[in-house]
Amino acid sequence: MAATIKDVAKYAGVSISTVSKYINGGRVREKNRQRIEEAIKALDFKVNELARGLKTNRTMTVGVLIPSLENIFFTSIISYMENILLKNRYSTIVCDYRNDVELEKVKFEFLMDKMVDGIIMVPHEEDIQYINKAFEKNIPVVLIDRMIKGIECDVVLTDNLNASYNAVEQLIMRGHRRIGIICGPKNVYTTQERLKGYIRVHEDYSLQIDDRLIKFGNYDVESGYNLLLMLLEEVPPPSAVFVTNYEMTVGAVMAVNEKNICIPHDLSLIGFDNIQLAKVVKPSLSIVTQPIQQIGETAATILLKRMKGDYDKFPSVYRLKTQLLLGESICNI
Amino acid sequence: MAATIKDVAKYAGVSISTVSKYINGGRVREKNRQRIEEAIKALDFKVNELARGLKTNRTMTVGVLIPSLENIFFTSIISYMENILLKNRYSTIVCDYRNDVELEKVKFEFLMDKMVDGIIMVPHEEDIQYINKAFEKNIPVVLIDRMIKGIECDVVLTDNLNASYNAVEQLIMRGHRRIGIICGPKNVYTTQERLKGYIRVHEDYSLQIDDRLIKFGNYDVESGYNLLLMLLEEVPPPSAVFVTNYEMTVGAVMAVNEKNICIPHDLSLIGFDNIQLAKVVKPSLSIVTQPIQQIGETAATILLKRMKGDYDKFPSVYRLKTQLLLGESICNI
DNA sequence: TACAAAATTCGAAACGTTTCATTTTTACTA
DNA sequence: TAGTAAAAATGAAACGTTTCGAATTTTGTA
Repeated sequence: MAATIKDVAKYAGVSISTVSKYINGGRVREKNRQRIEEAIKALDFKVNELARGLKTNRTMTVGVLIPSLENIFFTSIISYMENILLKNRYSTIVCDYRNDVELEKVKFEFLMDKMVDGIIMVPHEEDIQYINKAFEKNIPVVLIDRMIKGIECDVVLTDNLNASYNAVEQLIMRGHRRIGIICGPKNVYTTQERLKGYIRVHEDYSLQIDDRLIKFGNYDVESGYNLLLMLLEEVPPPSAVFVTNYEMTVGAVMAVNEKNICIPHDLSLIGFDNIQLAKVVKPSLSIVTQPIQQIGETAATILLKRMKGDYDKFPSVYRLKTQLLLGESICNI
Repeated sequence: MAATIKDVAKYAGVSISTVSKYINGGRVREKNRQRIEEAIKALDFKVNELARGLKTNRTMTVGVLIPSLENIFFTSIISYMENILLKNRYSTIVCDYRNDVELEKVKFEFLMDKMVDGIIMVPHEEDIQYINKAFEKNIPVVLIDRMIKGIECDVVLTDNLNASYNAVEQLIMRGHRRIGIICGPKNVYTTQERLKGYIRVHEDYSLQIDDRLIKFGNYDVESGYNLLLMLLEEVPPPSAVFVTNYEMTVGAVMAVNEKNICIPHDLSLIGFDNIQLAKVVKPSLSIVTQPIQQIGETAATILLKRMKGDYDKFPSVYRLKTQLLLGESICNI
């Protein structure tokens, strides 16, 4: 049905190998180039990637593994990654593991079985030795968003610690002394880093930390809602709260609204990630934004480099800077 | 490096074709079955899908095309689809077209070039004749969420019209007469259907429709926010509002909270799609929920059937029922 | 013009499967 | 027990590429 390289060769009156060479960017006599190009056009020839892959041992496919497809932060990143990969003739197989550590391993192995040429993943489990299986087979892996200690691997993440530091510092500089923080799950890397920033800035300013103002949730709307209410019940309540991801920020805002708390008069609030939300909330929300596009593009680019066999500066860590967008949701005391 | 069927054959002491037959579920003498199984285990043999695909002309890959990876409704569906497909040894290539009609076509053709065995897509453009190219090549396509008239194609969607009808009817039965509706973009199928339901129920109850209470947005948070504010400024304002997707519901709730409007006393509200959100909002939100899991699983199942060559009852339309979850956000007048 | 060197082209083998026609083995019947 | 039909196993060809050494053509130089 579809034209093959053989058809093109016949049509152009050259050998198969010459056509192959042309397709792969090799040098070909001018006269032949024209005839081959003409033949390709006339026959609407497309390389059969399967046959090619069989010979070259490459599938031109990248595996992507994230905790949940329902987390907009990750899916946005994927969107940007895909952009870059597509331009380089790679397609992506996206999997999520529903925050399930077992499934994480299963899906990783599924991707390996699919013979992807590279993998980009957001790891959850601390012990992901199976990554080394990929390296053994010469399949590069790039980690996103979270770092795993003891693993030699390229990583792209944001400077969570300083993101948190700067946000809380902003509150401190405005006179706040009792600052609540709504964190993610204790065992997740980003949680730990964001909490470290909170702690470090307190230390740097010689402020006492009240453990009751540190709450751990699940990075979902419900957590944000519940934990903000809990914070308000502490005595004395915090004068400011820092929420450390998008979904929890939505929840927190809902809680604030419900309780009829006046922002920023009664409570200063700094949220996370979603600019659109920040603009819509009144008064406009101050937020920490992560460079989503840059994360996606950087990860894709480094993976492409590794897949080309370029292991220069391996492993490299890209710690991208966040931005603190100041809105009207924080006030001076 | 990796073991091939040849290695397995040698190890088991049978011919390649016997192994192949076994792998593909053919009958094999008991004695050989054992030896082959043993060999496969010992050598950790995995079928090379590329080689197989080259022979069988199948890639065991399904293409998925959605408007945006940042819309949680679509990504959730994908998550469930993938589940079913994975169990059937299919993997998925997910693409979005960023709500761009041009890109929609480009990505569709990209998927075709990748030689996917089937495509599941949420169409935007009205004129998608290029779908027929897929059918010509015997590649089944299943549409999701939106129907395109004039196209013979399996479709899985929700009964948008009656979803809307029932939601608004609920308001009417409670005495509301001025009911606002926040719709999506005018040219999108779901918008049209949901609006039809709104109109039909008004007709059935012989109620006048005030066009000023019908607002069109972009299915994003900002639209929901802005349009709700606009509705409140109509004179007289509506006593109830129906918001027709998740993101706009978030925006609407933000607006309501900002304006310090008391729900349901000052305004009754029915939202869309996200149960988690509905529970968090106080008073609890009434919402229309779509059967996300069922949509995903149905689409995957019908596609699997078509890919097997079973064109029974083609084209079939699955119009799934929504559910109206009543919360405390609506009151009687 | 002739020759060597450089640049291209060519043919054939290989990648790991499936498939089909053929051969071998097994099971059954007379 | 021999003969036959059915079942299973086999070997070889094919899928559409890439790749490599050999063959051919072109280019440059004396």
